[in-house]
Amino acid sequence: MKQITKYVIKNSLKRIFLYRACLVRLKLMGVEKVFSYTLANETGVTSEQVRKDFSEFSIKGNKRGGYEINDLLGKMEDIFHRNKDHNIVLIGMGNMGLALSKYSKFVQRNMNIVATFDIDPFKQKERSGIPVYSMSRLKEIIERFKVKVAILAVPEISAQEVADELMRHGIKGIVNFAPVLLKVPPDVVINNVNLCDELESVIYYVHKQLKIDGFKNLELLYRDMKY
Amino acid sequence: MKQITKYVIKNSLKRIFLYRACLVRLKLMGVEKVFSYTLANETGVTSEQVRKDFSEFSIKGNKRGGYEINDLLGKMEDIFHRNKDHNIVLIGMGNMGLALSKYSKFVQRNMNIVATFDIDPFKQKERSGIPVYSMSRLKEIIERFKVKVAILAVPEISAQEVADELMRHGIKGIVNFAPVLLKVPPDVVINNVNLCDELESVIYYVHKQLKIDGFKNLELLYRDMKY
DNA sequence: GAATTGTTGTGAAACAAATCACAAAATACG
DNA sequence: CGTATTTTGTGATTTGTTTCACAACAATTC
Repeated sequence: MKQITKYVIKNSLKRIFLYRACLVRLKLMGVEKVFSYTLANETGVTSEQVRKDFSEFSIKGNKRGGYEINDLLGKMEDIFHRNKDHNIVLIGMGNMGLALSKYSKFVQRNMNIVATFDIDPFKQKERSGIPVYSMSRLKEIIERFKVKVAILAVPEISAQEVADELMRHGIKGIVNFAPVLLKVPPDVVINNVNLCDELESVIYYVHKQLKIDGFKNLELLYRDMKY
Repeated sequence: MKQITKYVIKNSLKRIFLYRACLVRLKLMGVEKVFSYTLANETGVTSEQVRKDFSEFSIKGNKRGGYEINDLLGKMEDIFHRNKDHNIVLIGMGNMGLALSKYSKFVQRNMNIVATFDIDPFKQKERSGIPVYSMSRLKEIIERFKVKVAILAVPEISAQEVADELMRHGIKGIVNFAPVLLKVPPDVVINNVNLCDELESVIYYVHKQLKIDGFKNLELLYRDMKY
């Protein structure tokens, strides 16, 4: 049965990403150990929050000794299955798809776009080191590379149709850039990225901010902005 | 005072965006009135949630009569200040910047990228109908077009520096695509969009899902029945 | 090796968000 | 016109998340 799965990334997971980015930076700087308040300061959360988050993912430190950065990063690799490579397919080689196919940070994190697809024959040529295939080869490629996750960057009109096809071939997770709510069975994970909404919400908060700026209503200000 | 402002868009605001998208679609289909449960079904939330959200933004319906779509959309226009145009600048014309500069949906929602900027002289030519300037003209353009919001698509190494410059010229809100936490004073709104994290969190949940797939546990069954 | 210090880990408390339950209002219908 | 029906709007309740407070423990000092 298909339904709208409003899929929300847990805040604790988002924070774990923050901590990791911070740890990577600290490691590059030669630091070997951190305390919860170090991470807290660097990421703008409280130290209890850091420890609670770690506890949720069963990460333990040493009383008084804090956390070994290498140890922490290792645990996080496990949590995120980063020890192995992840093969991704990207559908839709429009502006956004093209940019995503060239985005080097995916590879740096072991997420490899193994192939991209587009219905437009003009776009079916290699443009960023990654082949661009016609949709007819989707099944073949997904099976060959055991792909479970796809990036969907097609026009909204065809998003549902393409998503259905992806799922027929075994895709279990989609990062969806089309501004539509995909209907999927409950075992499929959808993460919607809506660029307009991201921009518009900033505009919304800026206006709100400007409005209250005169009176310095700190309480309101701080409720809307979390650290 | 500068600090890390981890700025979180409220869920209720995100849902309002959902409702609006849905209303626009319904309107195109010729529908004139909706009930809270119509919107709820279409967006995968509960009808109480829809009404609570509306109540937060002081949107009122008619008992028994539901909501007039035109009326709702009008109210939302007000909430999001969509009656007037919003001028945006975009900094960084790499892959992502270029794609964003061509993203037509911004314009459809009255958000106009009036100019883009890059330090690279090779990129300083018009590539998508929008001029690409050198950074030296930032102040001039921001003032001329009364820009308050910027999109930051520069490499992470220069993100903070560019953000500082933007703020010096009066920018109050930033959609930041660089994977760094910007340090900003509390009156500046930052919305971080981290594409790697978005993809990686899907991978995380897909793995988790696959692990529990064998059991088909109650939680999932419950979700099946819910909608 | 006892006392002191600094940090983790986590129950308890406070706070925030979502759901429930139902009164109030608008409409329809006999 | 009065009764039944439908849907909103919201106080009460439940559920979820963050912060607080402090015991437990490891390292350090005397």
